[in-house]
Amino acid sequence: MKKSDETRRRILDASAKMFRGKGYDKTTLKDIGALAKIQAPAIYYYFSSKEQLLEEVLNIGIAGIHDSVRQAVDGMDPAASHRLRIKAAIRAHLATLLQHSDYTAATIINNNLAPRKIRERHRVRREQYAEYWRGLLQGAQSAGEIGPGVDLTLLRLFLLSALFWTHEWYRKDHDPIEDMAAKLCAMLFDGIGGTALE
Amino acid sequence: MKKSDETRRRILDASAKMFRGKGYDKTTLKDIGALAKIQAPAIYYYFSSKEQLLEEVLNIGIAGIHDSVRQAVDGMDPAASHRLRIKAAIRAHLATLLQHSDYTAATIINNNLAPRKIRERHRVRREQYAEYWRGLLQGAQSAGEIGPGVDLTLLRLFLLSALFWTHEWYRKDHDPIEDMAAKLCAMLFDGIGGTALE
DNA sequence: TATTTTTTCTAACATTAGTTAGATTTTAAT
DNA sequence: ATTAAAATCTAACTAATGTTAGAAAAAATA
Repeated sequence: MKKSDETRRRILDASAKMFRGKGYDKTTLKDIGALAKIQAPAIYYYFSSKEQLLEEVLNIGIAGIHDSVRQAVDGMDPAASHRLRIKAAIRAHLATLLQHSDYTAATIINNNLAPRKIRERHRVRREQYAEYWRGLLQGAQSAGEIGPGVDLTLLRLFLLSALFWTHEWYRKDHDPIEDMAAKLCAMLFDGIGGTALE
Repeated sequence: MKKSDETRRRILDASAKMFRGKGYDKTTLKDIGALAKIQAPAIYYYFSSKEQLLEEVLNIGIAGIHDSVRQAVDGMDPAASHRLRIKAAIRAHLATLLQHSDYTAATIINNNLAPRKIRERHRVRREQYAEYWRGLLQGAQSAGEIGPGVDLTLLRLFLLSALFWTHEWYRKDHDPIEDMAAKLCAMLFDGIGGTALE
């Protein structure tokens, strides 16, 4: 009697993929139906509207990346340096966004353009994710691994911007995620400045 | 006989503002008309389609930020360090994006979702802007102000990502542009690392 | 002022997409 | 196998939007 919660999942997957590819507005329920091998009106057996579909995709997307980052950090040697923790977080963020999750990518693309109500509710979850990063950075600064003069808020905003925007330019033929994370982390902590005076 | 090229401009301004606020798809010609104090069908006296409107807005947007950045850098003391040049470029980029141009902001929001043909043509101009930054960074590295081991491509991608994405989170009550540019530049060149071992 | 050109408007069309209604098929239970 | 419930389909509705046609108004010219 539950066999077809799987259909529900297929519809969500199709929605995520379409929302990611064409955006919410350009995606039609017919598109989603086609991808999910179902007729458009059948979607209403599982969801009450197109908007609800968007909301669920957005929520799954942000939850996915949040979980994945948290899990990566939690799984580390408790003695690991904060720098290593942050690197692990960067890696997990990029891996989820670029390799594993249409949901997360859809979240980024459509957040701006989602109906106001949905965006309001979604913002909470985004802030929870941001808050998690705030904790990471705060910890590193308290431990002296990030300079005391660094504006953590600005750092976090810029860092997350850089991470989120990768989906715009990343192609499979770029560096492996692992290398990108390492390089970004190095640039960030050590700076790009050469030997010249400043 | 040309008095109403001003109307054309008004329509473009309205389009940029709407595209920025609601995105291309959700924006209706009626919306644009209302903002431009004109009836929707009158738009067709100046533009042949909604898509053409988008294309012009996108092009003006990217041209605007490109010009503004180039001008800021060109206007500097020729003896200025590369680091200062880059800081000036960052400042100009942020100022245009966050303060002066609905066009540029519209460009960022809608680039993803624009019809394929428009996006193709628009990509060229985006790449020209990216190319300009490549030159800036290259110059700095050649002069030794950016370390020889730094991956300039990755640096540029991350940096521009951080800069473009600001429009997502920047609010008027944040730091002044000038301060943001200075802090970002400092973090970038000097790194955020504290005194702890690495 | 008369006339022509430019600009803008009203009315209407055609298409499309989200959604609903109700019939039909498939699946599960007795 | 029969029946009840769950799942999916076809047909149709409604509202909205980009666009066109053609009339009216405004501006420019003679």
